[in-house]
Amino acid sequence: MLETNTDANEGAGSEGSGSLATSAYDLLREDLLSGRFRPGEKLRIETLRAHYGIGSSPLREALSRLSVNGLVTHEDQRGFRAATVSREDMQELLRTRCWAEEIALSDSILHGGDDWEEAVLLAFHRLSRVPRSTRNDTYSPNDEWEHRHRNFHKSLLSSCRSRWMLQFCDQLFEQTDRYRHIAIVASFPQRDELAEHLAIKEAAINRDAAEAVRLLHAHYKRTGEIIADSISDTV
Amino acid sequence: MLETNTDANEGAGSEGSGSLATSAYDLLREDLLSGRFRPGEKLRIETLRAHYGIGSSPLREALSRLSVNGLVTHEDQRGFRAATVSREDMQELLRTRCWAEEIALSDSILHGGDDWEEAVLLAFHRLSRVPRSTRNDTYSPNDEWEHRHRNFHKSLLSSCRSRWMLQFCDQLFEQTDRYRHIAIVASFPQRDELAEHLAIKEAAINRDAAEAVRLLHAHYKRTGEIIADSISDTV
DNA sequence: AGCGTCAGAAAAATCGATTTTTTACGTTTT
DNA sequence: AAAACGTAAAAAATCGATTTTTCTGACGCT
Repeated sequence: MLETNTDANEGAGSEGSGSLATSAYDLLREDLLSGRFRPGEKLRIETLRAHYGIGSSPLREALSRLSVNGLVTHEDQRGFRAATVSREDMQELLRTRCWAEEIALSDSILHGGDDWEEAVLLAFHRLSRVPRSTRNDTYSPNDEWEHRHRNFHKSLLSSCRSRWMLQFCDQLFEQTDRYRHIAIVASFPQRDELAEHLAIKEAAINRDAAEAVRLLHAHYKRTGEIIADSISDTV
Repeated sequence: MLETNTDANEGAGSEGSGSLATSAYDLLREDLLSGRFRPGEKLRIETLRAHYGIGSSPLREALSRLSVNGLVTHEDQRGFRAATVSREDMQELLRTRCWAEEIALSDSILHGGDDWEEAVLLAFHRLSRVPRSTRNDTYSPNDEWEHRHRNFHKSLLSSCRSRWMLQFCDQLFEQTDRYRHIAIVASFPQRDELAEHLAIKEAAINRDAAEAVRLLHAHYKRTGEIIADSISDTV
């Protein structure tokens, strides 16, 4: 069969993955994270099949993986849905993130070498070079910023000696990202996020774990509040 | 089609789940946890299909889920394998578990009510009523003990206010369980595990978080050492 | 001997049709 | 009118065949 990706898709990333199941996973993940599905929305196989031009088997595999991640829910014989959102859930997520990243960041600061310092520095620099929004008047998400933002946070934790913990933090980051994209569209952020990131970077590189954790918690709590506020309005 | 589960399977649990994919998931999980697949062993779809009498689609869905869990690895176009083991990995697992359960247990002790206390008490009682091994001379795993053991540990954490963290702890428990079953077959445990569990229970119910965490860490470290020792021998 | 190539076999991945289960809705019964 | 039932349509789940990719080992070349 010809590789006809029927219609308009593939925004930024090069999704030329090894298997259709993985492509489907990437595409769905992207669409879920950026809030293109309504929370709780039914994900009908037939609809998705038509939309992505991918057969039902790879689609179901992708959805199965996503349901373990928590971006999708699944009930036997009742199909898949986009994960729901709630203020409660957001609070729980925030709490968990503070716990998990406190550990990961402390351990990373304690065990990171010069290469780690340099990676953090670099990731911060790159983040500082792109604007949060592609416009000045309205908020219009900048994919490149999103990507570098994630990388910056990852770099901070990257020397933590537990792949399990890193994976967990990544999962929580992803969830928060989803909330951000769903909720924040309306409220154009007035924060000086760059300054916050800068302060965290400095503390990390100075090996001041306590301060770095304090700043990170504050950073997350601020994000959490903004999101929590806009949830009742938007959703 | 008739519900012909072709051949010998279904050890203890009633695997009459909603979908074949879920049944496959349960069966595979069980077999992976109890070490019936060699670490790193190739999981060929055709072989599994013949063995479980379940078609390839639900099997692949199950394997996809398991690969996110970490019980199975997957590489595009190269199929699935049982997760590998290594002493390093075990150390990392142990470290992560201590971190995660310290948080979860502290929070659970802080926020658990009377019902939680009672649940812990009950879970401990039930655990104490079944032997670790079904024999006295050789070590022969007792499914009922395994089940109650897991439940006891779950009950300790159950009042933690983060489903994410609870799920994470459960995942780590599962991984450790896998190691235990793979590695421990040879070394018949001489430990007084019941006493350790008793001490943990007491500290938890007395709301002494610091002591409970200390005991839990010691408990895990002891397990970890035993497993780490037998890994080079067995695997 | 070592290295690359290539055909055939084996395995993974995917598709499209079929089966099973749920849902929606209209009818009958109490 | 509310509950219970039955039926048709819709969706989920599964199967088995087909396609695509990888693996294996023999062969020829340097």
